[in-house]
Amino acid sequence: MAETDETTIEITLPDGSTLTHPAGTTGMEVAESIGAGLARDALAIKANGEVRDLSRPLTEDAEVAILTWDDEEGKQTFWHSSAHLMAEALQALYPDVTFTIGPPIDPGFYYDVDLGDQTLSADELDAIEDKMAELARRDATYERHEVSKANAIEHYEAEGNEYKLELIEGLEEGEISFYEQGDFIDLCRGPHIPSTGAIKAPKLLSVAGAYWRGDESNPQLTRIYGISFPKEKLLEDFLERRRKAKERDHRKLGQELNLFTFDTEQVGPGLPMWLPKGTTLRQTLRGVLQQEQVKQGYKPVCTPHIGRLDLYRTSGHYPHYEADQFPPMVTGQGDDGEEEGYLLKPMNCPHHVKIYQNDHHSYRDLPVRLAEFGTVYRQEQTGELGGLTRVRGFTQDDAHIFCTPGQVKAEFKSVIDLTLKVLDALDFEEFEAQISLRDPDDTAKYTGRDELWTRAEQDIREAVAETDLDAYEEPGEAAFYGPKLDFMVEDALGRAWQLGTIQVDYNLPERFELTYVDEHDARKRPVMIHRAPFGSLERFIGVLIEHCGGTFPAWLAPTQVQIIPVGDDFVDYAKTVATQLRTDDIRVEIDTSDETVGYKIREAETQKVPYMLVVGGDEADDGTVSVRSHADGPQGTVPIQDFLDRVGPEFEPTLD
RNA sequence: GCUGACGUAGCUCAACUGGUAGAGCAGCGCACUUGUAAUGCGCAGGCUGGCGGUUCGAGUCCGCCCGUCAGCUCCA
Repeated sequence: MAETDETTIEITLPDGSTLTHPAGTTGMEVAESIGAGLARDALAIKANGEVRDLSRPLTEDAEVAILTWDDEEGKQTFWHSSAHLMAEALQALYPDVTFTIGPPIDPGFYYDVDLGDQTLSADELDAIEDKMAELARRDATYERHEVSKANAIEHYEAEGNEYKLELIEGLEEGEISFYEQGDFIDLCRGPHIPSTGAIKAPKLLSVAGAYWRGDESNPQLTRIYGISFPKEKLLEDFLERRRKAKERDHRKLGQELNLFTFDTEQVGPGLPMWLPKGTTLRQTLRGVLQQEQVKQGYKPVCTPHIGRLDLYRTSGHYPHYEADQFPPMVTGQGDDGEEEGYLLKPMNCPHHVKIYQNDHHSYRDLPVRLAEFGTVYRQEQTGELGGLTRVRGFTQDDAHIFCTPGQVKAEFKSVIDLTLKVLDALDFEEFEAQISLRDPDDTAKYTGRDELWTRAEQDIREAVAETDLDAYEEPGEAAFYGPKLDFMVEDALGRAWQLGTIQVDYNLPERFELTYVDEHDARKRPVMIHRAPFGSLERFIGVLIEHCGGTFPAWLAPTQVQIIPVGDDFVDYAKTVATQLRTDDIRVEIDTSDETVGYKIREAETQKVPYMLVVGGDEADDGTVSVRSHADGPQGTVPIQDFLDRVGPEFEPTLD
């Protein structure tokens, strides 16, 4: 309701045009003045950067945008309101439910509720969903009530809702509001859409446990995930996209393309076994990186899979991370009564440190860069395991750089370049880079001198800026031993995984008392940088499979060329062609099966082989091949050498 | 580790309220000798994840364990 006011305000729209309205005009009235269609689609309004309810009056000049489903903030508002609608449905069906928080997410929303001793099974979701649809049809308006802190507390004390009371405790007087629609009222900052009627297509997706405030020591709540749309068609599209994303799941493709397998019963969970094709893929990736690392001055090393417990006592990994390690192989007891034995290595760094210590180092030698594709074992929590993205045995493209504090920035820059080169070569255009810094409120929990941290954090910032990397900072996310930079890529289901990582370490040099001699003949402590552009080869390949949907670049494809003789009589010619291609290091297979050409083509297409060469009588007579590409279909018949000249470069493994 | 769902042939899936496990693909054999995304016929393939219980009878119901999936928590 607009209050009548003498004064007018000026509304500036996104296209720069302006409207004049009486002060106190609501967002909805502004939308209506622009057009009936817009008013119908309007979900919220953004005024001077703040997203608000359409029902709230505008009291001063403002830059305004009417938010609809097409705006991210419009969607978020829609989903937030949907969470409230779901809560209303829950309240109707489960009168004893206690509500905690119910935010929008991207995409969708959830609500965390306390059901006491009751559990909610997945088949109850349909009933809740139906109730939501029924309530939505009533088209109740979302009404905002600003309340005092005392009133808010009174409300939830009467309800006995400790969670909301805890939330209110953290709020200031004057910023507390409730939203009410139909029979449901909730502590909420807002904003919300005008009414429930817009929520035409709600869908509840899953139910899961979640801890109050994300803390394991708190009670576990029931989290219900859902999504909703203003049109049924949009929901169908969403479900279709989800179905398609599942087609790109690396677990499915890994099986179909014969890349890797698990035997969780006999070999163990989280322990992938690489089949010949997957191993070819791994080795090719490994090869291109090794080639590049040689150019950049890395020295290869090779270390055992186990080490004495003493090594890990010195490094601090044992017994500190005991819960995450496979139990040690105990061989006896030392004179001091401590257990003696070996640990399956959870990290490569202690061994690399020992290699650094094999020699005295002058400042002239630094940086020393020791690289190893090292396989490590960690006993990850059972609930964490999944496909190749979280496993218990994996190979890191690890390297440790030992350098002076003054060299950190330059080293960081070159590792960023290398990582970007890797991501670029594999066509990862969308990734996030996160700089993890100290928690400024709790610097005591970190090891390493304060000025070193300050300098390293600045070095990372500058290295990032100078490499034109778009990174964001996360204070408090640093490891206790140093700040780091992580590269994150999403999988087919939109989950972000850390791939590449660059970490500064002040801890290990200290613990192992590493030294180098500086230009004044003084012993100094080097800084260590852990870095892995792929991160773990397993996870990287898992994400890569989903990224390319199993269609790898030709240089990486396990089988690069499939030769398809049209009949048994042409197998000899097929072998001649294969031999010629193999001299050029091309990975060739011949399909000698007793099948039709159509079948063999289908087989090769399904396996996503980049090139198929069909050979029969005509080709054998002329020394040619009939080329079919996975990407573009039949390409015509050409002499073998022409094929090599034309596509040979595609098979060249390189990061450039 | 926690919450929920799930586990049937190498793979993808069937089997009404408990009545004794079935199909397609893959495999093998035979025929066909093939020209750009599935040739035909036949054969074989199973301790229904494991252990225990209820029952005349369990793939189906109950309990425990193992594992998979989604999420939470954790992640040197």
